[in-house]
Amino acid sequence: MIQTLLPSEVEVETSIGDVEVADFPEITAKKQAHRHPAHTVVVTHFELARMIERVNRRFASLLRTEMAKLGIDDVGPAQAMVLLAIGDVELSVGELLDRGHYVGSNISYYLKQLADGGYIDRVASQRDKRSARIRVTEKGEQLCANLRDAGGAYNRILARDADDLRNLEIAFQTLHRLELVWGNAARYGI
Amino acid sequence: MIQTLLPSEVEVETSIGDVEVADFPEITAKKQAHRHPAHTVVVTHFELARMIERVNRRFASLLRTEMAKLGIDDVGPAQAMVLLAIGDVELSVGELLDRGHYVGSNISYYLKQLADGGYIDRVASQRDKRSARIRVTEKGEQLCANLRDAGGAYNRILARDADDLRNLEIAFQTLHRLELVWGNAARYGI
DNA sequence: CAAGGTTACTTCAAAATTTGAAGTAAGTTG
DNA sequence: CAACTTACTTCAAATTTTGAAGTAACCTTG
Repeated sequence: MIQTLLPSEVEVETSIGDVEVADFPEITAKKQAHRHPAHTVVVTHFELARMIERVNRRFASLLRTEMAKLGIDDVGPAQAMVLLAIGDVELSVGELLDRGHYVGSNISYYLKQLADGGYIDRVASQRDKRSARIRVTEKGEQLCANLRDAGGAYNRILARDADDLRNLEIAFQTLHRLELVWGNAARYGI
Repeated sequence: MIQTLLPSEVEVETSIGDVEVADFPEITAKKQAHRHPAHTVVVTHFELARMIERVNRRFASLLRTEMAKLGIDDVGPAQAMVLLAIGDVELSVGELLDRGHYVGSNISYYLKQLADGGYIDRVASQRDKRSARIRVTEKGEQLCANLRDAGGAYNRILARDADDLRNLEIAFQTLHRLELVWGNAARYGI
């Protein structure tokens, strides 16, 4: 729609514009996946990137709202994402960097705020005293649990049947591929 | 992997971790889509969100690099995304807001910088003098074209065969669904 | 047609996030 | 042990995002 025609593009079915969330038949895309859709528009690299940016924005504001509901105001949504990334295992800052492709100084900054808020504990590793071991505290686990509870409703809406599950799975894997392609390109040059 | 077991989650095949970009058989997922994968882990709402966040970060840094290569330093990657969102049609600020789910003041800020850099023109609409009509200038179109050229390489890597195309299509549509679900939840409350 | 409301945007200041350069301290290696 | 690397932290600056408060044009309704 936006881009002009170029080689190596991705075709995507149109008319998924103003559909209600309650029902979304086009997305389910039962048998259509194996033939070319009738009306196709072109989605490039950038269309995907823009979509991802938009969805990310949406999610961030959703998370902000959830956290406001929970009365959390000492850390922001970005810090909550880091907390969720840590999960229930003890790990080092380096491992955390890999998990989110954060920049080091960025994580340091977030961890400081999470530690100040009492959401995580930092313990210097016995083995390697440079390496800080990070663990979610009781309070942090409580926040995660509350957020997961709130998220359950979305999981139920998003994953209603086997088709939904398959599509979410494919979306997840495809995003992972994008992550690798874009990441490698950044490191080694296309 | 991170979250504890909860109802209404999404199953996703594991072991797509350290695969080369050059070949990515798991992603192609030819016939597996219709049966349950052998090894499954759980992906929640938040796993997806974290993936999206990571991929978005990756893309932003890629775009930053591309722009540095092109010698663009008067606008940042966020402004470039807005430029790409405008595309080759003339539209109003309001329409642009819809395209990217931006916040009004945010777009205003970006448009100001894009206008200062000579990438867009703003003309007050004849019909409604409140409404500013936005159009990409020659210079702006040049930047878009350069970015699209650079993006062509990624399109070729990402969309190699019919399976890739189908998966990218499904990913795009699924992201769109996420966008709607999360967006509606934000507006009307789950 | 004028008062009051709405729409379409802009401006501004403050906050949040992200970057990048420089630092520190602990390991590692020759 | 000196030099290098690793693992992280700190700090200042840039960028991005928010939210409140404008402004001007449009649209009612009396």
